Amino acid sequence: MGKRHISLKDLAKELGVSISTVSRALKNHPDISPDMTEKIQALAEERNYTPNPLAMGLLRQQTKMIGVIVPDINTHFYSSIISGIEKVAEDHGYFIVITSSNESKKKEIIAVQNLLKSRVEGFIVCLSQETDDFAHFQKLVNNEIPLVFFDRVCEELGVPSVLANGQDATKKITKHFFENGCKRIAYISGPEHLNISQNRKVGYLNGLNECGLEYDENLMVHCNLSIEDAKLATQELLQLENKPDAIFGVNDTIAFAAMIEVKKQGYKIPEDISLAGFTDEFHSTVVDPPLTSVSHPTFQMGEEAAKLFFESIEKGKSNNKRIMLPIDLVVRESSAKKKAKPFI
Amino acid sequence: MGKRHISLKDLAKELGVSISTVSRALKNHPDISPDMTEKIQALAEERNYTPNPLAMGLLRQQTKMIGVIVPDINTHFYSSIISGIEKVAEDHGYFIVITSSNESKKKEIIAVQNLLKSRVEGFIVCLSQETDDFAHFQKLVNNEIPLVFFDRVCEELGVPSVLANGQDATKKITKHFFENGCKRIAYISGPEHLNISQNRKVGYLNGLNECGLEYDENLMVHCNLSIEDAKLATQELLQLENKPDAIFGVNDTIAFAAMIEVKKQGYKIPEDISLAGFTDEFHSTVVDPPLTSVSHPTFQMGEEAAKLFFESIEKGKSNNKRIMLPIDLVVRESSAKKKAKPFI
DNA sequence: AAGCTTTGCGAAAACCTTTGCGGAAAACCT
DNA sequence: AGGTTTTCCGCAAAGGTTTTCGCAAAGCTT
Repeated sequence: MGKRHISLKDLAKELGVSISTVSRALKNHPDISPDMTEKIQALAEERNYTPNPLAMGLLRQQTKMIGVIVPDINTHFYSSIISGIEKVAEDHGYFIVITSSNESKKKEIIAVQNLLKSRVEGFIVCLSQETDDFAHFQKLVNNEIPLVFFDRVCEELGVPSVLANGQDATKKITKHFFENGCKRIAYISGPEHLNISQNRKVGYLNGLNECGLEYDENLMVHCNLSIEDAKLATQELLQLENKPDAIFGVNDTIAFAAMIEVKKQGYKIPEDISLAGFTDEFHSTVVDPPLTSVSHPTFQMGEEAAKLFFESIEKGKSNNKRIMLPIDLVVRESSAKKKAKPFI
Repeated sequence: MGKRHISLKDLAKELGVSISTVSRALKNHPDISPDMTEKIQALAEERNYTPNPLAMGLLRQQTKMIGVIVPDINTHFYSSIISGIEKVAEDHGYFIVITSSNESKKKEIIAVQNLLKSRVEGFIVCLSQETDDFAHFQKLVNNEIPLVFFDRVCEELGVPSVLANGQDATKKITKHFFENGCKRIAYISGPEHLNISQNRKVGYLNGLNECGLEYDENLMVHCNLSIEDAKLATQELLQLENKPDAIFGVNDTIAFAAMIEVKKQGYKIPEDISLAGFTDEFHSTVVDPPLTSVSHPTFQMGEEAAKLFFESIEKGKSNNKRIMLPIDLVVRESSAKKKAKPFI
């Protein structure tokens, strides 16, 4: 078992020519005679030569690697986005190195360091829910290392980013609930400092406003994005004196957790409480009742993020383009029309 | 904006010493005086020096990359396994490069080629459902390139592999159904040539046998692993003259598809038809009714696969160790006890 | 035929690191 | 003092590729 891959040198030795000749012949360089070129290419083909990417990388000072940091890798939301990134990256001959922050700021910082050590050429990141300062990303910006955010972004950094129009989505959900007879619409939100929480809150408030409903602070609860915490948040809502007649959750984990909890406490969906969430197609239809939800264009988000990445890697100077993707509200049974209730 | 990373040469120039001195000082080589060592290390620290992995790779002829090929990246099953692989890989200082075959044999072959071009040091693979010959993997074996299979394996190749005990699981499910009053137990299987289909079929037959039930070939249907095909397979079962009173599906997609279809046709679960599948924890509990299922130790499968990989990369000579992980049957409402029916 | 351009190829540097070897100076020995 | 060992560091090669430069031979011109 000798060496696994052959090099230009091997080919050169076998043909009794120099390495540079072989290199040029393989690129159809005009300096090399047609005869020689053909001979060399034939042998390269036969020996199954492929250039050594490490040597190329060393020469060009590029690793063709993109560091991708996500809060969690095991959910459809992120894995689908990763697929989108991966597709575009592959088209550009790049790899992605995926690291999960597990929603931990500390791990996120370490991830950045490690990926930097590995000489990734840049980053595509979705912030962890804990991340409330951005020194580790500021450093990247200062060193002009390409950085793109998606979904959860940091506006101040002036970095290109792609997000879904959560504000519009929450407004739509709120109005949809109202149009189906709900008056007390509750919202389970994520950590307050996250941009997605803030945007969606705005949409929620706008929606209430347009429906002529008053904002009741009891109806908006925050939770971290774990299933346990989401259940607690739901319980909190269900223990209110003046209970909600509709609940929507800021992501799929929360939506499902709320559904479990609501059913567990014996409320009927949607008769007693309407439900909606931000989820993916498949699982929305498989739960009972099928869940009204806004579906993120996840794959497309990944694609756009990767495209932004390559823009900023090519143009050198980073822009701070923001791409806002529309979100669709898909109405299913969990938010069907309520019968009018007698006014109290 | 100069260069982003500094090299030994930069440090050497700044201190007026040779590159080799710097290199050795950073490794506390005894040839270098304590004074010099300290001076160099201090500067390296200050300048934030980290060795260039490409140069190291070139020198050692290793890329520290593992090619991972999965049929699909967007399901919990695979993403969880990938997490497991990733963890072990990271502990060894390796990256994983993930490629999805999308259940296509053609794409799988291309993936192998591309990863090979990228000089991955070896492969961790779950076969696509279409893969019925193994020339592209045989080539790897011939060249002694480390290869590990998980879940869907090819026995003939004599390659280390890790799988879940699907045979035991299907037997348990079958017996569980029987003990809960089911007599006509149907099984929606995957493509026949896959090892997991074969193993699970054996378990199914053994289970029937131990329960004293006859095997009715109408009750075992095959489908490819898409949701559409799974629905068709379910319809097929439901159109039988002598209908099944229990169905289990070979993976989570099929199980959920069956559930949708059964409910759509108006059958009650579990009163009319009991249901079970191979699924993950979370989604089993969120559907209605909660689905009895066998849960794969996915994360652990990934870990074990990666461990096998490193064994075969270190030992040089590849073993053909097979690791069989136990699977747990978790009983939920979808297979609750049936009332005894009058004997026909 | 002498001087010119063109053609076709090789040498060497560059990218960065490790490491065996050699070599100069210092320290030791008798 | 002369010889030997030790201490400390530099040279150079290796790993694979691209690319600038240079050089020889062949073709051309007049």
